[in-house]
Amino acid sequence: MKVLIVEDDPLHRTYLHEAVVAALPECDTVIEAENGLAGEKLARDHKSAHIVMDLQMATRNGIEAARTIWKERPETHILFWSNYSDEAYVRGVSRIVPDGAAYGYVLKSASDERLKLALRSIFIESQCVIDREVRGLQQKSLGQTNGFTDSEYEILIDIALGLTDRAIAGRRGLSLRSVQNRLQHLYDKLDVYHTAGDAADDGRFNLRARAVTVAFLRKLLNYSALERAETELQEWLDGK
Amino acid sequence: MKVLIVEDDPLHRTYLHEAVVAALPECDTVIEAENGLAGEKLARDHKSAHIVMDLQMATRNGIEAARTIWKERPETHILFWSNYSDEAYVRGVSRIVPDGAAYGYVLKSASDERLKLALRSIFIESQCVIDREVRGLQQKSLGQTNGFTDSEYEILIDIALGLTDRAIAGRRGLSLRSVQNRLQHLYDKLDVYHTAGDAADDGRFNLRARAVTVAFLRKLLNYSALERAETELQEWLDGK
DNA sequence: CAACGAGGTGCGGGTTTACGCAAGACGGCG
DNA sequence: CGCCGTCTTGCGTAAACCCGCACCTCGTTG
Repeated sequence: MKVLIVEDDPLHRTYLHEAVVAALPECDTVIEAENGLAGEKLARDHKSAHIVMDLQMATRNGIEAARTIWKERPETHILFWSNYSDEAYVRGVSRIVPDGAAYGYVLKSASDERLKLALRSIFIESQCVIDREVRGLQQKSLGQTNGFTDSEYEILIDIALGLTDRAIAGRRGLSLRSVQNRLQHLYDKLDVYHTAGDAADDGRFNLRARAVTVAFLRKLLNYSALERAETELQEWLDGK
Repeated sequence: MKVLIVEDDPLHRTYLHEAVVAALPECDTVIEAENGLAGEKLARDHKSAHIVMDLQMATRNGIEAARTIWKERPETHILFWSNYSDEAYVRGVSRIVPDGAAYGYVLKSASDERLKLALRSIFIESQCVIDREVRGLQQKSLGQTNGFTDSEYEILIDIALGLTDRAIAGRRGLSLRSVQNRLQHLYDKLDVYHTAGDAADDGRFNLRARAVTVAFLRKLLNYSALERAETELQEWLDGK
């Protein structure tokens, strides 16, 4: 068995290397990549079916790398190993995982034991292992309760990108009014009104901008999500 | 000599510990804190004058911790050790460093050698050591060329927080028109128009929101900066 | 099948933004 | 001192945004 490690930080990389060797005696080779792009290439060249992937990397983040890798070989086992459990990441990951793929999401703060267990479960037993903390988010976000609909999330991204209502309408194939409708739902759920109205009137917020900020502070959005959305937007713009 | 290490990640913490011991034979004790709050407390209790500080930590980030520490004892030597050189960080740091304080900013990607050199220069020689990459940013941002004025940066933060023009005017003691004036300058510098007007008219951007996004993508803003700005805003709101 | 709720439109109007134009205020400089 | 550049402010306007009210269209469900 060959295991590919894709990870920015050299310290974490060697730590992972050791953990993999210790947890998987059946693993004979470990290869390493220090960014997403190199990771994609190595995955292709080595046809490696077992990957440990960091999420935030400078040149090409883990989600994008995983997406192209899974596109080529959906049966690849991938363990995401991340510092954060931002809803933006969780959502990003669950959006790209192919049907029936074996994958995992473990936080870097997890114990050695937990990491090793996850490695074995995913790579050997082809099971899915999601860190409990992440799991909570996933249910809240993908279930409807207290979470955000896909359409709400979508429009959140659109205003975060700085599109006008009209542009959004064009992009998503909706009428102007529908866009504004969705915006209202979003404002509702993000509780933008509460923070706005408390202090008389002179402390008012610009709902649209405030919504984005609140989403950021709640980790619904993060840099990586913005970056991905931005490139998608550019592609759309180019395609007229 | 006592050295205090404030760092989230256990791997990096032990790495730092070893580096400190190796670089500073005159150091007899090394103490560690795993977040900003604990760091502040230890700095106070031990009166430690030599600190290595990570910038992004979950419970209390390095900039805030450093600010309170420097407020109590401005002669403290602090080496910031960070993964990123976001302009938001650089700006945040240079904003809080007291006159004549010895401090440094080294990237985690720097070599062992560089780290050790920085440790000696700052702690023993009381010199300032700024990573060259960071240095470039600093000059660009604090000098006027191609950089952002304080007032422009200020208003950027205000719209990023989601304030209305009127609220900003109240907060900063300006007239409505002046606020909008500054906004125009900001839009100019962020080059929001260029990206806006290229594709006919239906691809238009909401300038205000777009400016925030562009600033984020350019690392002028980041989560930490937003978070700090948000708590400042709340304080201001409470103080009516 | 009928009743119902969720989501998509159209209309209309009050507010906020973006910004050109132009009149002061202030500081530096020949 | 007078000229000039930068910053502030007021006025006015066109566009964008926020949103209540009302009407549709579906897929669900009793």
